[in-house]
Amino acid sequence: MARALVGKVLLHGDHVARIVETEAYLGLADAASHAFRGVTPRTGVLFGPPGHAYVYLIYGMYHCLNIVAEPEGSPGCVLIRALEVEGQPEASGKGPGRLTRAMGITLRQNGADVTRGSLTVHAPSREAKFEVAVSPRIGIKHNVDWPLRFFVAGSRSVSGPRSFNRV
DNA sequence: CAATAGATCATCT
DNA sequence: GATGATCTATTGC
Repeated sequence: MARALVGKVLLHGDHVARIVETEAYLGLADAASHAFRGVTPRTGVLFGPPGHAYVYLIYGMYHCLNIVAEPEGSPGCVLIRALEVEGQPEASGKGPGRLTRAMGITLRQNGADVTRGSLTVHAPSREAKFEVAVSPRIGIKHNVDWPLRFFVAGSRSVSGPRSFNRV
């Protein structure tokens, strides 16, 4: 799922951007996942049906956007790490905290259905040609070596290290 | 480029 | 009461 979401288009209100960087979180099997410790009021949507947004506040000032990726009862999800506005690499959301700010995403979109409503994911109108690269995830303290971060190879809108292995 | 500190709050123990 | 899937600014190579 994380691999497939790279290159898709995210829509929220008037904002449109291409997803250029994602990370996978494996739920109960992944100590880095919020769902690792089981169901809580916050992680409830992770255990719900796929295709819904999981938004949370981190460090008291940034929101992070995830898409639930696995069937109901299975809490796998994909963190959206970076977006690129077409033709405006520098106006893009580079990093999970900045992209939610740029798109106007807050706790209000938590649990939103991403196949309908104001926050949606679409296939790109024009199939862009690009290669997807893989690397370990960023900013976590568990399973640091798992290659679950996916991004558009060579994109300047990607956060963090751009060195990679192709996939 | 690397290391560090500070901002700030919903959520969990 | 502690913590964190972040970002920015600043300092020191």
